[in-house]
Amino acid sequence: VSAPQSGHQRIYRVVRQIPRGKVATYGQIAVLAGIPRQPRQVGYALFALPGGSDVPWQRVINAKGEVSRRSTPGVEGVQRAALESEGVVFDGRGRVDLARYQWRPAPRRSSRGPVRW
DNA sequence: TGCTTGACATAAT
DNA sequence: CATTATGCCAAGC
Repeated sequence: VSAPQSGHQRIYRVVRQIPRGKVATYGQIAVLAGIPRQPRQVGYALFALPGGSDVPWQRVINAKGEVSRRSTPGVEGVQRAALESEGVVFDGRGRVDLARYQWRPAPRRSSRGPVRW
């Protein structure tokens, strides 16, 4: 129904679905965006994000539950502060408990097939 | 048109 | 558990 626009935009759309107080990993975003083997592409897309976009790129972190390292240092602190502002708690090593804060995508009801639950 | 880089993930050591 | 090496695709020049 929606044409697969630029690879970036479909990633942005997924990131925009991340609720406040939750985080998602690049790999997860990649899968949700329909590109399971391109976690790098996700990060690359977010890097290409314009400043005033309404995409909460700050809620996207790596699989370690840690804020990704960027070319320009200092931004990590901003991202972390933003997440804390949303209720996300970082442990002593600057990592997030993914088991608790990893965003759980809304279950899209399969139109067919026995709904197991 | 073709080459290089890239906010990562995963497996192996 | 930490670090290293490889793989994946797309965008930019």
